[in-house]
Amino acid sequence: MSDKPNSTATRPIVTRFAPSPTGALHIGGARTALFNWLYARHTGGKFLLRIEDTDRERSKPEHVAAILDSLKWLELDWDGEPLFQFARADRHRAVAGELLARGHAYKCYLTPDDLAAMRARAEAEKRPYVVESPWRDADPATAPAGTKPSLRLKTPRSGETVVADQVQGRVVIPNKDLDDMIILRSDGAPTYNFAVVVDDHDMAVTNVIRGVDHLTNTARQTQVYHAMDWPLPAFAHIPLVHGADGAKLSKRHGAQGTDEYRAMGYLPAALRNYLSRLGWSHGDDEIFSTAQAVAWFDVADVGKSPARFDFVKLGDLNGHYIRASSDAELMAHIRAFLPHAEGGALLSASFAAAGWDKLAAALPGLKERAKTLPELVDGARFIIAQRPLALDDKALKLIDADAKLAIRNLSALFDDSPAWDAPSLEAIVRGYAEAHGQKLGKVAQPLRAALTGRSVSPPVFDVMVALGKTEALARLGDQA
RNA sequence: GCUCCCUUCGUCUAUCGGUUAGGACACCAGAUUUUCAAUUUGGUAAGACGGGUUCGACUCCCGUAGGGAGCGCCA
Repeated sequence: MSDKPNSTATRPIVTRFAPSPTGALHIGGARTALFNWLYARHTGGKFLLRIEDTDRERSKPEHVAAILDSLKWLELDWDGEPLFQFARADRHRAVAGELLARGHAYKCYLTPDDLAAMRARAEAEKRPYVVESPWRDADPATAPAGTKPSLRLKTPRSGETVVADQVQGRVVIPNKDLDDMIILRSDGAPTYNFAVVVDDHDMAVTNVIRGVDHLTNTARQTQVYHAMDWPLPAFAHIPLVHGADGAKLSKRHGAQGTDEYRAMGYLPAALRNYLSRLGWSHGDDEIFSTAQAVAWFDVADVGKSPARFDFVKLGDLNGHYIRASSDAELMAHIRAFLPHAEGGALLSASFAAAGWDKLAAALPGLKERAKTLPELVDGARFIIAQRPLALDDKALKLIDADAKLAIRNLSALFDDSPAWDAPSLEAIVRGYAEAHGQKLGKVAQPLRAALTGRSVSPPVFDVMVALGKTEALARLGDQA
């Protein structure tokens, strides 16, 4: 039995991402999509999308929309239109019929109840549950009337099935552990493992890159390829992403859905960079552009061991991307992010009322101090704060009698200043502090408290400029 | 239980038989500083364990331990 990826090497590369629309795009799925996308773009091939919606109970149109939306947000563009698996059921049935006609499949009259009993027995006897259907070699004439058969693939009972995997290496599965998989249910619906093969073949997929959880499926799917005498695509089973404790990523680890990462204020470029470094690396490179990732990426460089998701590192990376963004880009990110944030509508309205230009003016100081968009927005709260400002405890303590005097005196100097820019304002305060034999911090901190209501903020002079002369002097007046 | 896979600093990783085992995040200390950050300098920290093979193993082989995935008329 051949395990060679039959001639696929000479064909143009075609990868695909095939999510089932039963929920949001899982962050692990996003990484799988990213790897497929990177590999396709790296090789100049195509990246296709297939929606595996054959589970009619759980598949929902809104999930399809959410997944596509997340993919777009991540800027993973796919080629052509997404293919919907359920719509291809007739084609799947046709191939199943061909298999039956060629003797590679047979009608199995085992009922779900029969199978449940067989499984129970296997478990009781601590044997692996492998179905050995009596209908594999039975005379079709003896078929029971009235029961609808399922269709099973007739696969070798002995020998082994080999998966030549670009990540996992040569994985050998004994055929005795693989039973005759059902390709068509008794109601005529094709099963996943079968539909996938037909679709991948019809879509001319050359490289299947998916999570290791599909490794055993691949052995079964390989048997379908062999039965149909179709060329095998190259397989790459990438390790799964785990939570901080090493267990499968789940709710309690923070977030599973890509949409949640967006709501937490991560930038798509940062998330892409982070995700690409989970299981894959290019020497010591940590921060790199998507173009560089495309130039460097190769499935052969993906490791086999699972990686733990580290929010702290993602945050650090996100901070880098926030700082590296131009003010205009960042502004666009913030405005796109706000609708996805908690209380975002209210914040949007507040910033609009205060004037978006004030936020834009404060951005240079703000972006140095934020790891995520919500942190940045929080740092910008002083802009939308209403007079008189409610000072927090630390800010309150900064405004003592001496501070009030300084604020009064400085306000007069500020008012007289011909220019309202950071260097001029700083010069005034420095001059004042020097004249009174005080450290700059001693004078600047009360100003910060009066201006922002907090003891921590971007540089005070930048704050004053962002606020504008009228608002700044009014806030100072409130505390004097 | 059965099959398959994994195991380098706390975390992500480099190394592809010969290195003082490198980088990044985190952490600690210093510098800088109007706060907090950012920046910058330095530091702590790793080959799961036990056997082989070899002149020489993190690297190759075997075993043990730990971890993961899969075992549906789900996808």
